[in-house]
Amino acid sequence: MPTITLPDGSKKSFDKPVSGKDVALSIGPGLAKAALGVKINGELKDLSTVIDHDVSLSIVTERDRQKVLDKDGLFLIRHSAAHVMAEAIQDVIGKEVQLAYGPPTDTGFFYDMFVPEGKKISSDQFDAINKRMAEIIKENREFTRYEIGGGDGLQKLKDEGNKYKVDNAERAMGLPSSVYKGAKSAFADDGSKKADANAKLSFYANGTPGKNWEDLCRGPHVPSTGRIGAAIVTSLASSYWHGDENSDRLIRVYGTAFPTQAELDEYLKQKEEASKRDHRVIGKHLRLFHIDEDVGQGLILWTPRGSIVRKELQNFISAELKKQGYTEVFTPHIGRLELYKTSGHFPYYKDSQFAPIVERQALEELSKAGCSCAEMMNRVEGVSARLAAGINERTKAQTIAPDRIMADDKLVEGFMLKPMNCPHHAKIFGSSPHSYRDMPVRLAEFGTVYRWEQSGELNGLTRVRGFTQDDAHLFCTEEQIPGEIQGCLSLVKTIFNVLGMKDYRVRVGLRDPDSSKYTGSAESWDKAEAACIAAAQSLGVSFSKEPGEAAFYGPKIDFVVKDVIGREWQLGTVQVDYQMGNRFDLSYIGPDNKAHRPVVIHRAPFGSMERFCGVLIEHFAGAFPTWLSPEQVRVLPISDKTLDYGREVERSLRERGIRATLDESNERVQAKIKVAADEKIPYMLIVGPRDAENKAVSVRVRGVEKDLGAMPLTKFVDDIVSEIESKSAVLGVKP
RNA sequence: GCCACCGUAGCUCAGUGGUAGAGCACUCCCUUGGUAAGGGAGAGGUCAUGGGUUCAAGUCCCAUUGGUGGCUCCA
Repeated sequence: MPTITLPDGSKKSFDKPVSGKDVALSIGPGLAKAALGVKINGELKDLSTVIDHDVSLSIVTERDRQKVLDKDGLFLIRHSAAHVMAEAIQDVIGKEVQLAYGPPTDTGFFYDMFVPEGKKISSDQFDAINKRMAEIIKENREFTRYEIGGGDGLQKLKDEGNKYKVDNAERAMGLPSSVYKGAKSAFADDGSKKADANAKLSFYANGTPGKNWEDLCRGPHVPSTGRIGAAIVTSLASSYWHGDENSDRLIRVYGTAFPTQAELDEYLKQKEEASKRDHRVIGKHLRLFHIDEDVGQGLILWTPRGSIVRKELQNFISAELKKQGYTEVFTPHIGRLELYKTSGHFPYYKDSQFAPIVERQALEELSKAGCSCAEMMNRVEGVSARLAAGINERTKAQTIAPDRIMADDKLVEGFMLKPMNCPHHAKIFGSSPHSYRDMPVRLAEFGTVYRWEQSGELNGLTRVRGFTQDDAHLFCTEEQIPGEIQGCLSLVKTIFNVLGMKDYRVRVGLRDPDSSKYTGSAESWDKAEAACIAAAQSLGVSFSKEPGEAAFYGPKIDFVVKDVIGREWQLGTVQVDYQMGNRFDLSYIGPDNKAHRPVVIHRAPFGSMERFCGVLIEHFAGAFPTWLSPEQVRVLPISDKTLDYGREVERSLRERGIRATLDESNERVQAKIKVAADEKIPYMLIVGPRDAENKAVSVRVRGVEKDLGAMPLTKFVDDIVSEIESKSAVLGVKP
């Protein structure tokens, strides 16, 4: 006889097994009506689940008491909507479409499916699919669960001929897949599952089994299709079965669902808002940057306007760094391959670097010597003499004639575009002796680095192949680590605050205790990790510890910032490095008059100027605060008759360092206002004969429908100068 | 890198095998107008690039290149 413990601690006893629905009813009819499912001992289940023993239970509804959408409720709705979408697609496209895998996601759900030759899913069919989904939801059919055990379930799926479902079932039963031979698995093999060829498989019908559409599914689902509320298909993408590119190509159909149409509409509106903020669109519209295919993918050309934003931001960060005792350095964009062999970047990370730059003469000599491409590759990379000699590692067969084997010292020398600034900075540190009294040495550089990102990953300013890091390396003693990490975090705090990015969090990447891939002593690690955690705590924002996320050379802190519409962006990191001192044989003289290894902290808290500017463009939707605006003031004469006064105003502003321009176009002031508003200029100064007479300006502030009235030009100038100096994030002129 | 879709004027986009289009921007003319687009005229194109099919290609096919959305990756 089950006794059920509810979330508030109260208990209810029943004299016979009860369903979740019964429990909800026993609490209240309203709750029973709102119930979508239950959570039994923390596990999400169907509302119809029968309970015959003592459990703790909570009823899952669409919303919590504060009317906020409930995470579990949404999960049930979206998981169920995936089934409805799958049925709709099979109705619209055809039963030949084979379903593979359809889970809910953070923003909706998707269903991966195999579309056979001759059939096609395209966005043209979205209307038809949405219509069919709406019908199924309206029919309010019950989600009916049934189970088949003893291997019959698996046989049923085999008979139906959908290998993806057979694979899912075999995995659910803990059996090795008889159909999937790939190396990688998208499904977690938790290892705890015992293989059981007779295990029960569960199926869900969108209605009556045997009569309506059904699918192998672990569940759980909402009680009936009507409880989904509103669901649509949103987009198409492709994916691979088990994420394995050697495996079948599947079509991933994305959709989303909400309890009500109003919430779905709101979601769509938000998405539209987000796409309006797209930095690539705004960047083009406001002429901030340009990417040119002749220059190359992922390489940013900063136009004059965008350069101002970037430069202002850089000046701001730079000024804060000086306050913290950083010293600025400049280093070249390339370095010898030897350097990167020392640092370990080459050839270990060669897949994400631009190919080496080899002298023309050296190439010619190799070419004349009849060196094959493969040999050149080996020599450039300085691989072992054995490999250079062309011995196939597996077969031990000689692939290059012995007389063409070159000794290691003849390997080709070359240069590389720097993928990181640290090797250069390490060399600067190493170029002069250091006493513990000089430590820490903080070398900062807005250093441009180049990485070979995969072409499919490139995206506007946020994922590029050449970018400028707000980089610095802090060479310090072990004792100095906590203080230096604190300093990095306080810098981040200052800058985020000024930009109005109050909502951010940090992730502390710790080592995985089981692994031996890390360098440095356990004792050092403990200290450094403690320092990272303490620093994160003192920051006063939410942080998470992520074991196993550390770099092999030390723990790290990542910054994730939320913009005004709630999207998260990963920016920069702070990483403790015990390895670099060894690689570059760096040292300082301690109080004991002996040489010690410095620890290095890599820090690029904003990641790159490119990405950070991209995030800021979206954060501000192009409407930058005055201090960052490419154009701070536009002067709009009413007509040509006040052009001269307009010029005078423009000059007065420029003399005080304000970025001002004059609209000399032969247009009515209405048109000039429209254009300036489109370009998100913070201030418009409308000047006509009345203003000219009084040496005044009529001020119009971005985002405000009416002007603030006329004020003396000198007052406006003083006000805006102080606004710019204080970097105030809020626009407005004091009355 | 892989898959799907896409590339037409500076920008946003129409154009389903038969003479290359619109709006905005640009140039010139008229207009001198006090708060979110006054009026007119003009100029602007190797329809991403290269092949192919066809009497005929912006349109169909192939390759290349770039973009978008995903997948995979991100020291």
